[in-house]
Amino acid sequence: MKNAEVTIEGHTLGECTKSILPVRDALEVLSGKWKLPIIISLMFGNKRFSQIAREVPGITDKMLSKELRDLECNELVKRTVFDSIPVVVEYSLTEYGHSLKVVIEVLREWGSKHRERMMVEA
Amino acid sequence: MKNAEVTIEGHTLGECTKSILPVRDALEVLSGKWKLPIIISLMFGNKRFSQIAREVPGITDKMLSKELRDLECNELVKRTVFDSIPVVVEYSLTEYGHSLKVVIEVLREWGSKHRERMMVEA
DNA sequence: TGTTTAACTATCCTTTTGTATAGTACTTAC
DNA sequence: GTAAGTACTATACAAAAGGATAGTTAAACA
Repeated sequence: MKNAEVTIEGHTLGECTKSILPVRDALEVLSGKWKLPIIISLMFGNKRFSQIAREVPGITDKMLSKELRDLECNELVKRTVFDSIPVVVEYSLTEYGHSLKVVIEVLREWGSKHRERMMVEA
Repeated sequence: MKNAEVTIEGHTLGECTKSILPVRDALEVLSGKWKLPIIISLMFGNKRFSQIAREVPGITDKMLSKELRDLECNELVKRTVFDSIPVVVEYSLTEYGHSLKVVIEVLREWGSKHRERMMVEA
């Protein structure tokens, strides 16, 4: 299986195209304005719905609840309901979610430099 | 200026929120389905429009031309017109564009592992 | 003469993403 | 009793992203 050719719709793919595919897979899970910010906020510790809402600037309740559901589906986030009164729901990163740490660190560094660059130009 | 407080709309921000901001800056430039794939294809060498179109699976001409313009605006990509007959247009990564190499490598690695994980589950 | 290549632009349409606003059910604090 | 907090869902809508298809200009190839 080692030298099997990667194909899409019957076409053999070049080096370049092949190297794009895994990045596309990553982008699919992390796509959109909110997923990484939510994950970052959970890297600082387990949180409840409204805590996340406060810490991720600009997010609405609707987006937050939708994105949390997506992240749960992809097993990056775990949802735990405590049946205390009133009900408390806690969100936490799974181990798999924590594996995004490197990705986030690299993006943060690039983003910082990018922001600096923009400031200088303006 | 070292200990200046970071604020948004007059609010002082917590640790967590502050650490989200640079990532958001990065996401803004790289957002969408196509920008990173295009950049990757240019990391393999300078290319012309239709070459990129062939190497990035699934992209339409419209998306490609729009995204190239965006990337040019952000100084990640350079557009060079050779006034030969017929006109040839070449796209290349700027030095700044090459600074995304690390980001892409990390995403590619995470994406590969993610794909494997999905395969096993299914 | 018709087809292909190159580098696009234009139009129309659907889907996704995001915003605004309101409402629910229950509880504690003032 | 009224307000505020908790964890949402519901509705309606606007904007952005993406897709499908076709058209342009001009040369080269068969």
